[in-house]
Amino acid sequence: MDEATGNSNYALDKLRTLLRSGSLDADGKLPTERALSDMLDVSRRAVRRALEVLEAEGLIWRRQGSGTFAGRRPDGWSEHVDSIVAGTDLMEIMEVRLRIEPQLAQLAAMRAKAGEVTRMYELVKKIYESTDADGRELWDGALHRHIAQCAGNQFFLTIFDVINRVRQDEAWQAIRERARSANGTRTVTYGQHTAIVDAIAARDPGAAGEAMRLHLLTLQESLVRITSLDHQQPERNKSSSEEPNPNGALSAEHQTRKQRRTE
Amino acid sequence: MDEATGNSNYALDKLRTLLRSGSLDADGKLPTERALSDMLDVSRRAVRRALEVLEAEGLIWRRQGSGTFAGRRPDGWSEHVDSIVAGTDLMEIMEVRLRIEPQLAQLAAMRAKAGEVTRMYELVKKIYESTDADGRELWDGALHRHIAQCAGNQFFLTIFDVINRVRQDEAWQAIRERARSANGTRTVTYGQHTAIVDAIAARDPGAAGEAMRLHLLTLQESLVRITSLDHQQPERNKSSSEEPNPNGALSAEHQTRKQRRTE
DNA sequence: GCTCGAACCAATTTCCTATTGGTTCAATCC
DNA sequence: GGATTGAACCAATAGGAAATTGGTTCGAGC
Repeated sequence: MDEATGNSNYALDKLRTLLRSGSLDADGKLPTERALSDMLDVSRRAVRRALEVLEAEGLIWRRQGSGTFAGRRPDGWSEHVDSIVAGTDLMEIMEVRLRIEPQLAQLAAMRAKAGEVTRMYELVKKIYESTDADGRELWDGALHRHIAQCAGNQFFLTIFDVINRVRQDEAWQAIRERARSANGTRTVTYGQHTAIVDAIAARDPGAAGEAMRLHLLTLQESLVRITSLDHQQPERNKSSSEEPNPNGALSAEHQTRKQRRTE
Repeated sequence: MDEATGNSNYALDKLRTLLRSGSLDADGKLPTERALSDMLDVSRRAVRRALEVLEAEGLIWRRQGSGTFAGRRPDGWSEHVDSIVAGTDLMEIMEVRLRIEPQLAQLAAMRAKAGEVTRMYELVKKIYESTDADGRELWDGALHRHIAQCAGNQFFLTIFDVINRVRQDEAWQAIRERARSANGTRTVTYGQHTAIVDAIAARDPGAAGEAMRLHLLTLQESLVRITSLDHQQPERNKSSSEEPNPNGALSAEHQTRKQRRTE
């Protein structure tokens, strides 16, 4: 048995180091199976078994006729997300979240199963226990999506995912970075998350929606504070990085859209 | 001047009749410019001018290297809409509309300009004056989208358009057909539309949202009646038009999804 | 029983060529 | 003189043959 899969394991090790080394083209394409078989001096069958493992782990994805690529298989939305992002600003996204996520929380309060509520509490705990801002944002995103999932409407979940994709677009990376580091009081966020899940657990749609709305309002406020020029930072994070647009607040009329990614 | 554009006008006429006749391939591809120039015995420049007019009118669209096509230029969403439709059912879509369009109506009540409100009343009139069910649905769609547009949030409008695309998918064609023919009392719909626009004109977000919600609830109810086997006559709906279900959803738990278009 | 190599299959890319809309420009025609 | 015309040329696309690449099958051999 050990003998049998020996070559595959050898190839697997080699491939793992190859993936970690990052010595790949920008598109993440790695050599062909035949080339790998030649390079590592193992049979193609062994290479394929190793690649199957890596694919199952989600480290690579393959397309017949094209090749094998590192990372996650891209889905069709990516392209459209770009065009959407180009025409929107952060405050528009926050406004949409403020009006949709409370609805999802309401539905979740009506339909979430016991096990799903348990999972929510676990996620809240994960957020609170995270030491780094990056991890907090990760678990926070997981909680919000889980609530959307518990709304029990596949189509609504798809809509949520579209919003989520736009929200997480790299164009906002910089602002989100600052928001994470400047997000002062963890306890406030923790309390709000708990309030949301408590309301869902209590099967109180109105309270769940309102709690979600409050949570997002707080988030929006902190975003406004960050993007405004004359803000007194809660804990003097970095030297004041320049933000050209102080108009972060949501206003009745809309400012001209920034042209982004216009190739 | 008349002499100058004479040939173009001649070509324009010929092309219009060609488009109306429907004697085109299934893909709606027109002959090449050179071929048209030959067929109609006018210069290619004249053909191009005529085509420019038709393109500006939205009757055709052109792509260099490919050809000239009748109808509207397709965008990238179509493909994704199919995959979304495959995983949803009508009631899911109605639930989403019930929770999003009221929000858009609220925003529109806060931000719609005077001219936009005027346009809304015009659209309501168009709906009421339409003699055929097909025209009514067309103008109804225009009104709903216009309200979404008046919400003044580009991103929210994009979300609405996604929902709209899925809603209008041909998969629901049959049901919508029956809904149109069975939609008995026009006056009820007319009153509801007027109520929505009145609330927007009065800058009353709460009332606008509630009016929109009521309107969609009525629509949902008629859909339920149509899709249920043992339905009664449409005339009787006046008596029961009062808030058929205080809860926006149909039921707390979800019916199993139908598998559609799973090739 | 398993692996290995080879051949074959199917999906995709690549390269080339023909087609087609877009543009320019001198000749031509009132 | 001004606009049109026809021709040539440019740029983007479609179509197709050939090469590439992941997916599969099968017999030889240890």
